[in-house]
Amino acid sequence: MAKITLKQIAETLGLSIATVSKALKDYDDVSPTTKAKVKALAESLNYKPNFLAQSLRNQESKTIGLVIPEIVHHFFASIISGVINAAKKKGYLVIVLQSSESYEFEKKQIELLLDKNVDGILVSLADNTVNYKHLSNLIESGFPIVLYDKISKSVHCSKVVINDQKAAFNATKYLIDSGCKKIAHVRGPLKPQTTIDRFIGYKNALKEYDMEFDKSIVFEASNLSLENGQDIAKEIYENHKEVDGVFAFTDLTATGVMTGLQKFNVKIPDEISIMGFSNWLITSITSPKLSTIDQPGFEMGKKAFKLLYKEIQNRKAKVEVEFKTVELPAVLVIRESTR
Amino acid sequence: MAKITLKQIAETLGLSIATVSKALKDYDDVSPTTKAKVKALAESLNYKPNFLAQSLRNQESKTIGLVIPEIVHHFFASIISGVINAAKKKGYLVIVLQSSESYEFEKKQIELLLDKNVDGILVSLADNTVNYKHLSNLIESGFPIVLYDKISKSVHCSKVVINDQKAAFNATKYLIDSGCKKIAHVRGPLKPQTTIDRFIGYKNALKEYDMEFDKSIVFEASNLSLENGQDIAKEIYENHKEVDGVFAFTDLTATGVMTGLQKFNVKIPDEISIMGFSNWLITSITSPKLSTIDQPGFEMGKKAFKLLYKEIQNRKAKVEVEFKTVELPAVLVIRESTR
DNA sequence: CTGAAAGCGCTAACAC
DNA sequence: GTGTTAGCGCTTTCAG
Repeated sequence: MAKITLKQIAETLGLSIATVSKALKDYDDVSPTTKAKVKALAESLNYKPNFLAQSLRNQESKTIGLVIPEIVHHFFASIISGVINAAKKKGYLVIVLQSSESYEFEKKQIELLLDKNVDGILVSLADNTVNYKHLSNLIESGFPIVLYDKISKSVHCSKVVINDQKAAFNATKYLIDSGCKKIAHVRGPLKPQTTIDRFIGYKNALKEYDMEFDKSIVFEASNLSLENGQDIAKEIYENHKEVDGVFAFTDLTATGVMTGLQKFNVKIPDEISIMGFSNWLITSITSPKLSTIDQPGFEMGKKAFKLLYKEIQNRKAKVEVEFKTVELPAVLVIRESTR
Repeated sequence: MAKITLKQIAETLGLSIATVSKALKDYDDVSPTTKAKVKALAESLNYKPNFLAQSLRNQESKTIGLVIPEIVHHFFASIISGVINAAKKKGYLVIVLQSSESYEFEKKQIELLLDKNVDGILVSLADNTVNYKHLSNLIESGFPIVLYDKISKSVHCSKVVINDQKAAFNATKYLIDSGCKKIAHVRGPLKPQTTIDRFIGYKNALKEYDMEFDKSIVFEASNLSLENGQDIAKEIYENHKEVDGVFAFTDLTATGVMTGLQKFNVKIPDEISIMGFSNWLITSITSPKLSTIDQPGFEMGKKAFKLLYKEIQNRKAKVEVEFKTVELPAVLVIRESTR
C-alpha cells in the first residue's frame, strides 16, 4: 500500500525520473524497449500517479464543485446523480456542497471550492440570492461556471434549465383541453425564476384560450408543506366553489390541495382536476395518482456537467468560450388526478 | 482573481518566502512587526494558500470520499447531507460517488478516491458486495475507513449503524401490543445485513410474546416497488385471511401492501395494521398515513464523519486507533396505519 | 529573528 | 533516446 512513485521505478530500473514519466505517457522520444520495461514494472508495482502532484503541476485538479440548494430533495438528488455520472466518464470527481437556500452559504461554499482548486463549479442559485457579484466576478475572471435549474438572467454564463414556462403552459392547456373552466394556480414564493415562469406559463395558457385571468384564485404557498396545500384547499372549497381545476407549482403542494379537498368530500378528478409539478415519488402513491410534469433531473445534471466540461476544455485550449443556455423539455405525465 | 502566492507577498515585502509562510502561521520565531506587516498585506491581497501545494507537502488533502449505494433515495440523501455538514465544520470537503449497489463499481469508486488522495473514505456496502478484500486490505494498510448503514461483520473497522434488530423488534412489539394476532412480515433481499436484522427483530418479538412464527407469512420482496407490495397484498388477501398486521421492511413496500389491500376493500388499520420502515416523505402522504420507523440518516452521516475524522487525527498523531461500532436509535413513528 | 535549501511527486523545455 | 534542470506553491529543518 505504500505509495509507489516515479522515483522508485526510475531507481530500480536505473533510469531517470523524466524518462520514466515520459515512457508512461507514451512520448515518441522514448525507445520501445524502455517503454515496455517501464510499463511492465509500473504495472506490476501497481503504480498510480500522485494526483496532487499532477494537479499542482498541471494546474488542474480534475475535480469540480457542485453547489446544490437542498440535497434531501428528489429532484436535486437526481441532479447530483446525473452530474456525478457524467463527470465520472470524463475522469472528474465532484465535491458536493449544500447552500441550504442561503445566499451567505452559497457564497462561502463557492469560496471553499475555489480554495480547493476545483476546475469549475456548477451552481443552482439559493432562493434568497439576489446579488450576483460573487458569480459574475468569477466568470469575468475566466473561471468556468455553469448555472443549472435556478438561474438568473443577470448572470452571464452557460445555463441549463427546464423550460418551466412552456411546461406550465402545457399543464394548464391540458387542464383546459380536458374541460376545466376555472383553473386556480398555487404558486411558490416570489423569488425564484422557476416559480415566476410557471406562473407566466399558466397565465399565457389562459390567455391563449380566452379564459379570464382571475387574481383571486392565484394562491401563494407560504411554505413547501402538505399542510399549506391543505389550507389552500380549504380556501378554495369555502370561497371559490367555481374552481374545477388546480395547477400547483410542486407535487407536495398539489398533494396537499388534493387531500385537503378530499376532506370536504370533493371528488378528484370528477369535480376538480389537480395537476402537480416535478414528478416526485409521491405522485404514484397518492390516491388518485397525481398528474404532473416530469422534471428531468438526471438529464439536467448530465447536461450541466457536459457544458462545464466543454468550457473547461475550451478555456484550457484558449478557445473563445461562448455561453449558451440549454433548455430541457419537461413532459406531462398524466395519471389519475386529472380528467 | 489571479492567484496570490507566498512568493508575491515575499517579494513586495522584501522578505523571504519562508518568513512569510511562518508569519502567516504564527510561528513564535517571527517578530511581531513582520507578522503584522505580512498579515496585513495577505489580508488586503486576499491571499489564499494553494490547497494542492499544501496537500502535496503535508500529505493530506482535507477531502474525504463518500461511497453511497443510491443517491436518489431519501435516507441516503439525508446521510450525504449529514456527512457534508459535519465535514464542513472540520474544514473537510466531500467527494460523493455512487456504487449503484454494484460491487464492481464500489471497488472502482474506492480506487478513484484513493487516487485522489482523499484522507479517508466512508462506505456503505453495495447489496451484491460479498468479497471484502478491497476494504480489508486498505484498512490493514492503515487507511481510515468507516462503514455506515450497510456494513459487514467481517470487515474490521469502525462502523455506524442503526439498530435495525431492535427497531424491528419494537415495531413488531407495537403491533402485538395494539392487538394484532397474526403478523406477516415482508422482508427484503437476502443479502444486506439490515434486511436480516429486521427479520430477526420481527422473529424475536414474536418469540418474546409467545406468538407462533409462521414461515408462510414471511414474504420476500423481489424489488423495491409499489407494485411488488401490491402483489404481496394480493397473496395475503387471497391466501392468508388470518393476517391482521403487516410489518414491511421499507415504506414503499408497506405502502404497496396497504394500497393493494385497499383495492380489496380491506380497512386499514381496522382490519389490518400496517407498519413500514424508514420514515420517508411518502409516509405522511398515504391515506391513512403510514406508521413507520424513523431512520436518522442525517445523524448517521454526521456520526460517520466524526468517527472517520477521529481516526484520521489519530492516525496522524500515530495514536493507536481502536475501532468502534456506534448504534443509532431508530424511533417508532406512529401515524394512522396501525391500531 | 530571518532566510537558504531541500523536498513533496510530477512535467516539460532543453540539452546532451 | 535519455537525462538535466527548473518549477508548480508550500512547509520545515537548519544555518546564520
